[in-house]
Amino acid sequence: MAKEKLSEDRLNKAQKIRELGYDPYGQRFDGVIPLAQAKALFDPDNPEKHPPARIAGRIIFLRDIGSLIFIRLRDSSGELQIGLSKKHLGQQWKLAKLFDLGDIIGADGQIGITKTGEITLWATEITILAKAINPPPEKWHGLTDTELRYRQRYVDLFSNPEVQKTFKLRSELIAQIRTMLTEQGFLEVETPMMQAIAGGAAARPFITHHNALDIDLYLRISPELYLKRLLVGGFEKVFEINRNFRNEGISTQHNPEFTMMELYQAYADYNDMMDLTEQLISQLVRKINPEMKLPFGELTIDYTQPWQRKTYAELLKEHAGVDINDIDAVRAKARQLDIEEATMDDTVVINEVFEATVEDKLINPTFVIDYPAPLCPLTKPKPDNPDLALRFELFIAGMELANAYTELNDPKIQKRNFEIQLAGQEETMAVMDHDFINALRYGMPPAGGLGIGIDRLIMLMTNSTSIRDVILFPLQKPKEQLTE
RNA sequence: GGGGGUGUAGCUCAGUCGGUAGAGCAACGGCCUUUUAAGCCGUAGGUCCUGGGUUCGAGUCCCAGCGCCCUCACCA
Repeated sequence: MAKEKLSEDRLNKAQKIRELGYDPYGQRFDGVIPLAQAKALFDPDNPEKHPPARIAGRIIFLRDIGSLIFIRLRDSSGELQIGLSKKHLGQQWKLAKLFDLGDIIGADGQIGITKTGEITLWATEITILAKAINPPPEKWHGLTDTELRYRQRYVDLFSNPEVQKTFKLRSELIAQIRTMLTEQGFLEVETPMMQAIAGGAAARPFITHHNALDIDLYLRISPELYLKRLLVGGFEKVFEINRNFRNEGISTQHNPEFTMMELYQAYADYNDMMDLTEQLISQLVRKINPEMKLPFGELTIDYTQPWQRKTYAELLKEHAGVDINDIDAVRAKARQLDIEEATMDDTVVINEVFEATVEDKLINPTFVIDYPAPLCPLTKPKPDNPDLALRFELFIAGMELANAYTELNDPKIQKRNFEIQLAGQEETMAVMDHDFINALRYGMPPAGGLGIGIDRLIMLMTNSTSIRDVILFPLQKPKEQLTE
């Protein structure tokens, strides 16, 4: 049936509801209890007891068998059936006959059971709270078209309960992270999302414009340089959970805006960050499955502690079969992998080979430690070997999940690293952040810093293989506006 | 940006060799006091993603474009 006709029928019903003296878009409906809670009021040992309840929810099933109507309601807690009978509803029977799938209604009644054994609220009074003009998706399959699911997430959420479940878990896990960090003495802070200089990472930023000041600003690619300013300021333990924006490709692991948790701890180093990371994520996993194993697509990830800690060079040897110090061998391997190595610096070639051969092999949680220093301009070099940086990345299911270092706090080296970076990468951080250097000149305590990609973490915790399934409204290219 | 897939009724999907566009759910009408993805009987519902082309004839074949998904590239 044509879409317009379906809506027209529902609009007509809304009008009939008005004629009966009801507002199809109702008012405050006080004292509602969640459907799961209402359902639990039924006592199987005492089926003759009929506790009263007031409930509300969206109609997901409706069967009209003459002078009896069965309706299944859904809310965020679950589902419950309502039984409506002509005999008991009296005047309101006419209203009941105007209900459609998708409408949001409220009901008062007693919890009982049907002859077939389903717990049911036998309604004595009903009300319409919102008339749905658009018909909902099919009740059995739900909404499966991925494009529609993302563009109209509101429909996806109410028609596919498992989607709600994923986002509830996301919220709970982030709350747990906040609690754990706060309990350990970390202070949650908020630093600028709009920055005059986009620093702290190498990524292309989004540019926006402030009219009154007539200046371009960047959406931040990282909060790092501001959080470190707070270490200078004397906060010893800070963290921020917020959005970063990167103007780059979109994939199952990349959304242009994504949520990052960054924390900094004075007087600590990257070893402390490793312990903290392992502890944080393990606690989340334990709550989901005490066996410490979680499925992820075709994989099963084993989070049993302790997690592997392997050096960058060790892994390169293991998976690429080359010695990091034998640059000829590395370059030969690169050519074998079709990497255009000729114009690249040694370290870049090494990293290309590393990314091509190692990363997707790291399925169970693995800390990769001691990165080549040139890849890490914000990291303190190893005291006994300045070619290596005190940095780790955590890989799970082949995904880069966390990145951490012993923070560089020598302003002179920091400035030099920025200069090298600026010379090599015009495209990224185009301006020296003199104020950050100035902050370091006042003295920043030695510190460990950690970043965890929250969306990717949620992917692992909820067995979602696309980042779009853990972001409520992932970026979609605009289409022509929907009209009535 | 490259490669692969996909787009048909509100939703989920069929559609053979190029020959009148189909089903289920939802809707509408009728019967029914216990339905559990679909009660029974009946009715109605289409920009086959868009624009060209080939053909007597295109949902189907060809070309171009668009959206989405996967993948590669890019990505501290």
